[in-house]
Amino acid sequence: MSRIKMTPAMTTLVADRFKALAEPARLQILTCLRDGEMTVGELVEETGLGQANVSKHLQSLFAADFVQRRKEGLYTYYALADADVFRLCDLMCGRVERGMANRRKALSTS
Amino acid sequence: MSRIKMTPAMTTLVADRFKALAEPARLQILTCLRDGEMTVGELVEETGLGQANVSKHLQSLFAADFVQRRKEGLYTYYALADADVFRLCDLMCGRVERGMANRRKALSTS
DNA sequence: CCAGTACATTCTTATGTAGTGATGCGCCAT
DNA sequence: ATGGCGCATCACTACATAAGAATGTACTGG
Repeated sequence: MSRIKMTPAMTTLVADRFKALAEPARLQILTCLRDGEMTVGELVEETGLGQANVSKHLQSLFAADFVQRRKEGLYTYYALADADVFRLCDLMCGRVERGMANRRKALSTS
Repeated sequence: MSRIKMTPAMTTLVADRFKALAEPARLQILTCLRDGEMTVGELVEETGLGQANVSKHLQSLFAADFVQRRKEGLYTYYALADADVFRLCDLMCGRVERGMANRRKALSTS
């Protein structure tokens, strides 16, 4: 946003990336992948989501370049593509926590 | 994501914040606000979006704490709440540009 | 070749939401 | 007060998509 022109085409591309992170289920999956690569089945078990559901979410995350995959026999191993997910989620988590702290403060002084 | 526990409640809160950025129209509005505070009417003119539409998007951005507002007579001035929007969008823009560069490279060597 | 397994895809339903026009509400000047 | 203006909200339509069930596809072992 600082040095990059936000052309109309760019806004939709960026919005699509944000959309990939705008779902609790996908954030849950990414959180699991924090500890290393996992198969789809392991993610299904870990998250409690349905298999088809997890698979579709992984396609979204893959299309948005947030995860990479590696096929090995019957299994497909998914892993985080890079460290940007950490940065993005940390920024958002920080905002949420600060927001909650502010609300608590506002309530206590009212 | 590194030091913060991603509880189920947290994932939905974070997802809601990302959702606020997951729309081209809202990114367009935020890009306008980069240069300083603006009234709703100015944003309508600058973005070419409908007035009701801009107003609703501003409510979303305000609910997600990305913008602050200041009423002055008939006008409502909106401004970016903090610099996080820059960081978040820059990260995403960087990813998009790197992705496009990689795709170009992949095509040229194929 | 065949059965079984892991994953992807399709179809359907339900829900959310972007966009638009109409209306409501608060503020200002006359 | 009253008319006009800026903005917010409501009602509505169109479209996207999350979730689950069923099916398809690819690989493996017997």
